[in-house]
Amino acid sequence: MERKEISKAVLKRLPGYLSYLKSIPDDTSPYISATFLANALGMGEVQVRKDLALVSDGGRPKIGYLRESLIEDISQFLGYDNTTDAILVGAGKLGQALLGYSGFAAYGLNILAAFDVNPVENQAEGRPIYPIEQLESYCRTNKVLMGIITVPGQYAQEVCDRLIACGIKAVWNFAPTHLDVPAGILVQNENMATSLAVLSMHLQAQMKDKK
Amino acid sequence: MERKEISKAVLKRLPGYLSYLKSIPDDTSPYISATFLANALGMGEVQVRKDLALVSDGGRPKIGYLRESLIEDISQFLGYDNTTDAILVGAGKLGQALLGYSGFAAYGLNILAAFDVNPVENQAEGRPIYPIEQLESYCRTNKVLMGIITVPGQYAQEVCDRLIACGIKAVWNFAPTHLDVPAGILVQNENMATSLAVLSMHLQAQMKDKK
DNA sequence: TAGATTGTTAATCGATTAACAATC
DNA sequence: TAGATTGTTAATCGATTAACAATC
Repeated sequence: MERKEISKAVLKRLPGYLSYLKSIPDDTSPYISATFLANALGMGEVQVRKDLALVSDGGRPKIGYLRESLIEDISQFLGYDNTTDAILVGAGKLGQALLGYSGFAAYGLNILAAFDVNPVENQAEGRPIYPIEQLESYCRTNKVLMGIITVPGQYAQEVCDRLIACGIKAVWNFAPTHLDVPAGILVQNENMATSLAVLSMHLQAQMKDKK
Repeated sequence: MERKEISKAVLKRLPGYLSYLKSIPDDTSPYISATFLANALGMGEVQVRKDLALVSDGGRPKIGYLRESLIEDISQFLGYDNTTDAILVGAGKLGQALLGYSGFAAYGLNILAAFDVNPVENQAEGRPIYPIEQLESYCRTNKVLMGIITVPGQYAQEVCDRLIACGIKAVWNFAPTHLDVPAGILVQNENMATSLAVLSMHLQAQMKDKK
């Protein structure tokens, strides 16, 4: 399947399909239709069909997609097959939680090491926690392209600048701070504040309805 | 300022403005223009202006907004003024990280307690961790409206069902699982997989450019 | 063949951007 | 007054949805 241009909106839906497909028990039919997927996930069936068409050409009228192939196609499209090495800066609670999360491997993410001003007692979760001073040399030596920022907000920009200076091209930012970066560098904000805004807006609307 | 209808897209940008506004040192001008904000955050100035107009009417031509008032207006709009009580289910690493994060108070979120199958040794971060059996009675007694799910994927749906059964209206889901809920209940997925997809796509594109 | 499903082309919808008038 | 900035109205853009032809 040759690679088509894909919008961010579609890209963000793909992991959902993948996760659902993987959760289906093996003893059911090896085929699955876009219609079925759409109903299971509460989405529009045209949207699902169109999304799938972008990443796979295994769909057969009347039958649907072979589940295994579809999983493979989406995984490959998302780059889950070839792992990405990353380093993490800030080994506080959140940082350690991410370090310890074994599920990232399934997404092709491999956190090599963490860095912190306190190079903490032991190696957390089997991954080394180095003093922050070693950040630059480590990144350069290992040609790391992705950095995960889990430091308190006020240090995030500084850490980000250092990461970029040593060759990092993509930043996963858990600090509740806007990061300024040069063109060509991607910042993906894991924005708790954004989620909370959506949630509390919903609750506010609920309250009002009640009155 | 009377409340206008607001789209989700706008809603998601508001916390970014707020956070930036709060980060500005006090010794600078008490006024700030949409143009300035836009440049600082790397956004279109028309977009920022339009967003601000939805939540505040304090903008004055040539001068801009009084920063303090703008902060107040956005905070109020987002409901950060009146706190929302929530409970958390799943006191693993991630759950404890969230429990321990003091920053939520600024967003009007108050995590009352956590529940887990292992009602862990001590109270983590000053909040009690109760056995999961007490979930229902606690939620009903305290009229909790928001639940945070940080259990492993395979238990997420069951936990979600239980939460809804005891009156919860908004679910913040950190499990990498799609949750089926009845109409009227909001699920906000804190979707690491989604973020990772965007990140690795960026890196893949980078690699290709290099070749 | 008939029917379910795919994939594509056209129409609709919503959000962003551009243009401009109003105002201090 | 002139210029910066706001807020609004119109135009553009992109994504979703609907309609339909193709296919097994």
